[in-house]
Amino acid sequence: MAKEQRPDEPLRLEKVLQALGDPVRLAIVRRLAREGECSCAALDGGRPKSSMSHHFKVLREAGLLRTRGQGTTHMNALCRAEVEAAFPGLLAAVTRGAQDGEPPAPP
Amino acid sequence: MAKEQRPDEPLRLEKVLQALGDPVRLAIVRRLAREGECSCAALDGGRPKSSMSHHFKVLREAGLLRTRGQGTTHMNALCRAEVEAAFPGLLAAVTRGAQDGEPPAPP
DNA sequence: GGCTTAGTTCGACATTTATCGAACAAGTGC
DNA sequence: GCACTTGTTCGATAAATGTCGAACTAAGCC
Repeated sequence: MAKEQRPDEPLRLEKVLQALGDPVRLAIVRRLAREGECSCAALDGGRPKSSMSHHFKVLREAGLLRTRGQGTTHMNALCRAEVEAAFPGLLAAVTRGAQDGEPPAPP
Repeated sequence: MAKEQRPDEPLRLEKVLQALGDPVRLAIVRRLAREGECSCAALDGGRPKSSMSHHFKVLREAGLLRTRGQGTTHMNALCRAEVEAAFPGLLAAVTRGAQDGEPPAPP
């Protein structure tokens, strides 16, 4: 799989957009944009942990998200400053009107 | 395959981002943002026509692009107004600093 | 009509991606 | 140590996606 996004290497727009182009991940990003920091468990919409972990990994590799261990739980937050510096206005355009809290549950 | 984007139905952000999350398509969009209208042939980076046609289709289905028959050639243009109305600032954020004219040629 | 050009559609193939259960690792508290 | 909680990693499977050649369509021109 793709390598983890290092804090010093530049964000790739193509990676960022591809990461955002999934309904589950888009919901995660929009939720984080509203609420700031969330645990992983708070963001799964009833989905199995392994699926969520995969999506978090993609978001981390794209440089959109940072995960910080806090005891047994892991707190996730958007890399707002980094993304804004690399692609000004992108986060705002993507998270505008993010009212939906939960990712849509598929059949 | 997904249905063609009708002019009256709303753009889906997820579709738009997924369409943009491909290097070839992103290059097309950035090029069109700079140059306005282009024929399909002017946008292929030496790639076969069938591949390009596929990417144009994805962009059309996402509602990003409109193709207009002009004699034997087809002219493509961004749906600037529609995209801007649906997701203000998105096109600007994605096409900022679009100096590269050609999509990157893979090995 | 026949020829050429510009794209599309179809079909096949390879790669990528999403999903999920099971096993594992790290931290907390008893 | 043991149990418990929270995520990650691994492996398998199914679905989506990108690539490309061949056949096809539409428009213009001789």
